[in-house]
Amino acid sequence: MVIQIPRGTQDILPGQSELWQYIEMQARELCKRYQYKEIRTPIFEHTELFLRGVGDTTDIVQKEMYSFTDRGGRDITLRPEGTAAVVRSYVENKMFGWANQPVKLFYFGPMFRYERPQAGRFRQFVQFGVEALGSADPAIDAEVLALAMDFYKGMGLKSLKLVINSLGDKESRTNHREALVNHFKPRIGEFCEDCQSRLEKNPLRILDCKKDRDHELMKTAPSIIDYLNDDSRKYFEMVQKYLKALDIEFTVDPTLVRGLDYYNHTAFEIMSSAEGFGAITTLCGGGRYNGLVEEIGGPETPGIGFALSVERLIAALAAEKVDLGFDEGIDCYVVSLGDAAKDYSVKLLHDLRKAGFSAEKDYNDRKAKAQFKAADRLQARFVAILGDDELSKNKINVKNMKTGDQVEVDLQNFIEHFRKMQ
RNA sequence: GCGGCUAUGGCGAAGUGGUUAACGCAUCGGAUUGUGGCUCCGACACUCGUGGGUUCGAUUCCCACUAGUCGCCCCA
Repeated sequence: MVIQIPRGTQDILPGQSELWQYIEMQARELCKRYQYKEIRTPIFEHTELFLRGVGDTTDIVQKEMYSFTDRGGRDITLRPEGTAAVVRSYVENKMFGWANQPVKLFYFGPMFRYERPQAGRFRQFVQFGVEALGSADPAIDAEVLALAMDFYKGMGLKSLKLVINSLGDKESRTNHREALVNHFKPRIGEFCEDCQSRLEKNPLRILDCKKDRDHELMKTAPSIIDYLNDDSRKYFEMVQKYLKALDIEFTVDPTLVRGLDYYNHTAFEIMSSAEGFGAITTLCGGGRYNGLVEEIGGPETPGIGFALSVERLIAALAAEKVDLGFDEGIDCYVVSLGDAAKDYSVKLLHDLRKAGFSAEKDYNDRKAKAQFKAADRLQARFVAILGDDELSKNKINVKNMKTGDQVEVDLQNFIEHFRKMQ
């Protein structure tokens, strides 16, 4: 059997790569306006970084890491997400000492998770994410959210849903956690296995369970909102106030819990409600992670960010049938007829390209008819026809493919003539 | 990590336990010695994901593997 592409990965071929380029360009343009600067970190890191950064009870770390030992005996992992590495770099490069805080960064690149592929889920996928480190101002939370929503709207998506929640600060979380354990513990036997193991490890996650979502204790479970202390509540209110000021629609969902351990205060998800989007709903996820920088060995530094998947964006664009129209034709197709003309066409083609035109010719000795067909397929605006006839007269024919008009011009000044015809 | 479905030419897609594996699109050639989008004619799978088994004989039945796809968990 021929060698196949590794499971859960994909080739992006001409026809699709234009869309990817466009998306990346839009992301870069947007970040420029919001003043987020690109950071490029390695695709692999020491496994330890993700154990500490992402959290060793998370699914990502427990069953989804692409890890291996390198020749030097180091434990290496292909990055499953971007935040941990950005924070590592922030600490390692002492960005906390930079003059302008917060440091606002973005990244665009592949992430890896060892998962069973399905709709909107791959083993290698591309994330665009931003991180703002060094500010605990709720206005930054709003800015990050605004950037994400701006991005999607700029791509033409309409069926978007922004859901936010607050996980509170450490004190709020501890109190809430205690309340959750007390709430579920007496009747935890009625819940699924996963939930039973979550009770001790991460009771917050029980609220995320889809199997037990109809259990009466779910509906009566203590909400984090009720356990927010004054600071946390005030912070959350400010974030909402800013969002409203920016005309960004959102709903508060007290059950929204993000999968990574490092989140606190603001947590959010942007989902697509488009028809035919399948089981995937989440386009973008993010939140605040005050404390993560310390966890990685830096000074106490607040941070917030999001990550979104380009694959899912593309799926959403398809689900909403957004047509970005990338079919660009070429300026000129050079048709040559006869051996002498064929030789000359090589130089002619080069002259066109040097003059800045996109141009193509036939390389398979095809007949005139076939060459015109090729020109048509490439959506050539003009076809330059050079036969031995023309060559002997020092002329060349130029046909406008849209109107069908054809004119004969001097071969010597062809480029000049061609330029005037545009 | 678990479950369902699927796997035939470049693409889409029929089909049968047994001598030549439909068809459509695309491609190439011709009708039109040098002019596209229409029409007509012709060409184009020693082979049916890989490996093994059942059988006189398998692309067709069974098993494993690989991959895709959908779903669960979880997530982007």
